[in-house]
Amino acid sequence: MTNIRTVAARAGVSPSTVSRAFARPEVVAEEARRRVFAAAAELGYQPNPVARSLAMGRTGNLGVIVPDIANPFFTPLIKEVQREARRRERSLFVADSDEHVRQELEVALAMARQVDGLVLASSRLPEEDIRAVAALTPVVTVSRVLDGVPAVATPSDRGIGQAVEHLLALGHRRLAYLGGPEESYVTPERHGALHDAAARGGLEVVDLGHFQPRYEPGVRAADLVLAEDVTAVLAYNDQIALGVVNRLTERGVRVPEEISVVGVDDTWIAGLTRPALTSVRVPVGRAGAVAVRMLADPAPGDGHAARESLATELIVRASTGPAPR
Amino acid sequence: MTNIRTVAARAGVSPSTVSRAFARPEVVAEEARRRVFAAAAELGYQPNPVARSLAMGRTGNLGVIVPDIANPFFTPLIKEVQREARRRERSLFVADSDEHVRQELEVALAMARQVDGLVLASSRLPEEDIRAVAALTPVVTVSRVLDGVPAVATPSDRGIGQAVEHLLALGHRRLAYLGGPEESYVTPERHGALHDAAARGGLEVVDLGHFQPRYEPGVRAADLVLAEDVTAVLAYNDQIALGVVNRLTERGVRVPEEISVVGVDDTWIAGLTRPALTSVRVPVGRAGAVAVRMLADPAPGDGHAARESLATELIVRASTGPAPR
DNA sequence: ATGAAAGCGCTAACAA
DNA sequence: TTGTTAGCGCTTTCAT
Repeated sequence: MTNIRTVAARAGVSPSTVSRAFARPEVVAEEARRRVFAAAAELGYQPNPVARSLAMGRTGNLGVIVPDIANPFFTPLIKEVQREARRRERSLFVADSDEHVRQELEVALAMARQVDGLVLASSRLPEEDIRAVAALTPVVTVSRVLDGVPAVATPSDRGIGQAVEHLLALGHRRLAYLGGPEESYVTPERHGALHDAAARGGLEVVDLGHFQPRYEPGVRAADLVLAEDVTAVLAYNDQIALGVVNRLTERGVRVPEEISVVGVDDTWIAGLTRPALTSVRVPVGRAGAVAVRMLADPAPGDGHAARESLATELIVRASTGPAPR
Repeated sequence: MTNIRTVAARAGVSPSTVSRAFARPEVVAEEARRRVFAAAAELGYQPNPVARSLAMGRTGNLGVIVPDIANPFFTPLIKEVQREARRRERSLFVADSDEHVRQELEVALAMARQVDGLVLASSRLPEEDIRAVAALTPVVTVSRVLDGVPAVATPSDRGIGQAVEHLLALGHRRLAYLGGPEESYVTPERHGALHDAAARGGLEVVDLGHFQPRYEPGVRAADLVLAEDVTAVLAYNDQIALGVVNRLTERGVRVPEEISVVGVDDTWIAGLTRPALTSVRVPVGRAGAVAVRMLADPAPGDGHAARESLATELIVRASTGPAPR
């Protein structure tokens, strides 16, 4: 093993000088620095990050945990978190909890002490567990708010309100709602936002139950929708909406001529399907960037945990149209 | 800070005993163990993984680096690597190189010493860089083979051969090929496989150049395809193929009645689009699982680097049909 | 079964 | 500017 002492010996300096040469080259004399780097190069030496972390009490890493790395909703978040981490010369570790609360805790605990901060996206953990993690390392939650933990919120009321408004303007009066998984933190939030907006505007909502945020449940949901007397559907997310659209089309029901479909998340799939999907955009990429900023440049603590909020908005595409008469 | 010494003091034992209580509870006496865990619980103590790593010379982590976490091609890989890692009680860190060689090296080097092994998927790094990383930590490459480094190969010849056979049987005689990015390791491999199979079967191939593996380049490619006198298209991957299909449809060209389209990768998108995409399946999930196995249970070194190879196969869906006459 | 002591590779006062 | 020294928190011989 080639450690700092071997390099020091070879360069004819002390270990501290080697350490300094790597950490703050400007404080070591030209000549010494040259010799250190020469020796390091010959030996193929790189400082050991684990030892460095132990000595400094910080790792230089940031972490982000998402429920499902395969869900396109989270990729902009990961990408932006990564970009912001890079800008600050931090490495980013991503972990996936597989939509599984138990695993999420394990993964979070395993990661917590190996990073200087953790972004928890759409966490399903019970409050106490989040706090336990937050006790080990600085945490910022995204799309989940709880007392005492810094958070970036992405409330759906605005975007969902716009969706309701949009459908009403198109003449729709009865809407089927495909809700999200019961365990998810956002499920009641979206449900509430919809019912508030619908009540205000006079749109009747038929709740069709809970669905996992994937394509196949959407396929299943489509038939339930057809059994109801509705002209529009709002799905918990784009994947479900896509399943609905495809199944409706298969059954010969035209979208949007006969039924309008609205998704939520505005993932990149929404723009690629035919008809392209009208969807509520959740600015999760920006949320990630903001979260890293909060982690890396913590605001002067005024006693309260930091809070940011980013609004959602409706993106209209081809899957919504005038209600049939 | 609550470290091993505080816990030891509190429990009235030595640090070694605390260490043992956590690492191999069976070797410490019932009574001592009880006291240690009690003390740990009261103090909220968890062994510090960084210190443990330094002392043991191993971290308990595994890493995987993919070119683009947002590319659905890689998500089965990540999921399977994760599953295998979990089974072995290792944490998994994922990193994304953003399709950028420079970043890939940085990310790999940053990760290398914080994990006990690294899976490098579809790496674009020059050989020397991969070897440099492999010198720091055990590495297994996926879909990239080089001397002296364990690898899981996913050669495309079989699947592409089946695609050519399929198209010939459907009466196609002239095929447009949309190649992958020039920097990618697989680009020439797929190109070669296609030309070999085409030459054997008597299919004429029109090379339309290099395309980034994303949707938009596929849209652009569609118009190039229409300018050629072909009845079928093979795209480097599903995303490109999807762009082609959508653009063709927009221009009023029916798929597959007028033009057949074949993708590669068989990502989950392939099954969701209309028409569903015929595609060459690359078993990248299994490849990931195998890679972890090679990392975690290394075969008795017989001098050669380990090698596995998983075959590709054509999945026929609705985007291919008989050639128009 | 337990403890003392040395050491993993590095950083950071402190002195020189 | 550089070296000496003392840790960072844990594991692991080696004694007892």
